[in-house]
Amino acid sequence: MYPESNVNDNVMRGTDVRYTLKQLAAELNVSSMTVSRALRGQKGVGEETRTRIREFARQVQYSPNLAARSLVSRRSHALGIIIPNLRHSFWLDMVLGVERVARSASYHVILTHADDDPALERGEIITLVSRRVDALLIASCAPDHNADFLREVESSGVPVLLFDRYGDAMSTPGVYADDYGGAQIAVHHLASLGYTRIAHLAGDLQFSPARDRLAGYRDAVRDLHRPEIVVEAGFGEENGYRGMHRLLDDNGANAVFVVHDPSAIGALHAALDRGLRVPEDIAIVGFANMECAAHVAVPLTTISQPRQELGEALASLALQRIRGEPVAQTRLVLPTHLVVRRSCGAYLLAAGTSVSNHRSKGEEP
Amino acid sequence: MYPESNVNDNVMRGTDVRYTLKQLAAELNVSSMTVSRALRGQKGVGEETRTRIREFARQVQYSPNLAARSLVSRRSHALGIIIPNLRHSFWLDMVLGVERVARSASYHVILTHADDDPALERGEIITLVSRRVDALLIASCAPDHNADFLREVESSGVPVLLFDRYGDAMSTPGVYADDYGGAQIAVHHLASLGYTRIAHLAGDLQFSPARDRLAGYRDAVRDLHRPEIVVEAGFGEENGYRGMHRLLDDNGANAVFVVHDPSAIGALHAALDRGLRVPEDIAIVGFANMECAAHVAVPLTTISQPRQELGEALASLALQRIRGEPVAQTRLVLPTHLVVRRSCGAYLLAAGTSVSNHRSKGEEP
DNA sequence: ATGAAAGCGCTAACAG
DNA sequence: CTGTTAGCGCTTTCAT
Repeated sequence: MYPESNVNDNVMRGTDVRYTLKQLAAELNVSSMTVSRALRGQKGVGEETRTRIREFARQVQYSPNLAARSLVSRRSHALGIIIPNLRHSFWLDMVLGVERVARSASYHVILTHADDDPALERGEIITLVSRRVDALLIASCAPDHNADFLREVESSGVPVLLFDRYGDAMSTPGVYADDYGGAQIAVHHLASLGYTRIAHLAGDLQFSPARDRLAGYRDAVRDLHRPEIVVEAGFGEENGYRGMHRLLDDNGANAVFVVHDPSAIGALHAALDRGLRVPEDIAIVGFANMECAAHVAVPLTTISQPRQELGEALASLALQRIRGEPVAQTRLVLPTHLVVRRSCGAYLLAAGTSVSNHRSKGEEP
Repeated sequence: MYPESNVNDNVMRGTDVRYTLKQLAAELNVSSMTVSRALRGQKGVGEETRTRIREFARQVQYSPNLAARSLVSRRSHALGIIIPNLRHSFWLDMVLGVERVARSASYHVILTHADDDPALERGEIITLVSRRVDALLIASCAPDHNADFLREVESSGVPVLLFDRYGDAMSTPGVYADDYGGAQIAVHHLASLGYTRIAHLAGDLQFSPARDRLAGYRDAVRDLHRPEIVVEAGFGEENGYRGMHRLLDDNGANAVFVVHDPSAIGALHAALDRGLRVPEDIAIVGFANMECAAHVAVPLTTISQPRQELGEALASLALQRIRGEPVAQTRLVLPTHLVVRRSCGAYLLAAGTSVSNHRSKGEEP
């Protein structure tokens, strides 16, 4: 044995292309702890050593193995979020909000969706739990179906946050738009425009937003001493189309508050197909302020939810719970507001208002 | 020391709520290897033992720690995908295709997006590499900006797959829609309808699809001996609106092939705002078959890409490369097709065709 | 069919 | 300021 022989021979890089902390340490003649500390910006490393280490790490493109890191630190520094599907920008805008807050706390967001399938959703929950996300944010596509399961997740130590919709038996903390209040705004707006027979095309009542919007509608028309005219149409363009036909068959409604923009678009087409003019013969107000609502044959007046803010509030709540901070209110409800376009007839009253634009002033940029 | 003392005392469950393999094994009086094998469906475990283990694991809600697993197995069993943004359903439909194939191979998909910001994109690449995804699928929001970086990723051992758009210097394998062919289809369709002066509103030429669509347009009008009329408009509704105005200021075009549906919608509004009738005065064909294209004032004829199939092909390619299988062609190009609605004027020729529907027959369900 | 040993890459906790 | 030790939860490899 030669006195000069390098004791680090055994940590020389093998065939693998990627450096490990240990290998970095060996080549830099420091311990892996020093490298670890230097790279994570922890104190306890000399300025000179730190720059030396960082420089070298950059050169060799060191990339820490997050699996190893979270295995030992018992934190994944990741928020898992499950949305019902990828079809509505509402969810994706919320995700943007979540990401913004997460990023500012150096958290990652793992985005998954259930493709509107409760079984797939369960699978995604399981996956995220296996990935050991530090919190699970979910708008369930079947709020009651996986409720027990979510409770078990919560009681296994992962904070679970609901959003947009809540289950019956669920008292989990969560963040929601003010569906009830939004419905009231819609009805009062129509009433203020002079409509007397204001109907409601309701959504699938298994979802809390549909229930809350219905409740808001009911309370509003009661307060206004107007008749209550409700047709359970369901979500989606087709259901809205059919529901509107049923409504127009039976009742003398001259205005409709529809539970959701896609249904409202279906309703609009049903009215137009019957030769009715919108809003002259029947006014329509939707809910959600979806992008297409502005582009439709008669641009849709609708209720807008603060999507990004919802996401931000959701992430903040999650972060609080992760940190073990006490959360003030467990159910956060954010206000909704009216976006006036043409389908409600407001422009008919606004004398001198140009109606040549395909967009109203009420719309956000 | 009592002879009966349990040597497994030290593996009793602590304050942590979650079982580990070792704890399961202790309570079942088997080794953790047997549990591991039983749970993963590996052979080498008695039928009886296996059911016993599985049953117990289910009862206590055992959830394997994927971080630990991938740390030792050196496979994350995850595909990382980066899309430019969450704003266009095109990307999300592709993701659906990717997920379908991934799922059938028990792979997870980690979905991230760059929010159209090259710097954020770089961050996402780094994160996914740190997560040790088994392959990285990316449609870069700045194909040239991060090209070098991606090459380094590739050479560090992670298969990188491009899609939708390719960089200049990049010869990375990838999957693309036939932009060139789609443009030709659009032009030939307009020509077959009798339009003689067919213009093109081009997109931002830093993106390969914009370049390829322009090339397809050029070759088509040349072959047809028609004049080449090109305005570089750019992507997005605003750019389409402005570009169309510029086009209409100068040239006597009676038909326009627009690089992308949003631009086409802007163009449509520009034409309408000038008091032109679409398609009677000027015909429009878009590209992408976006949802709103069907809902717009004059439903848009457009070129449709096979989104899910693109995603499926992409994932298959990725899986092949992960398995080390030789990939036949490194650049896969999938065909596009025409969706006829009203903006091209085809319905004007089709005698007897009802035009009362807001949707054409050409549209998918 | 089952188990023991070793270690993946990293960091917490404690030395010095 | 730096290093040593131990071990996160799992699977690979080799024994039995």
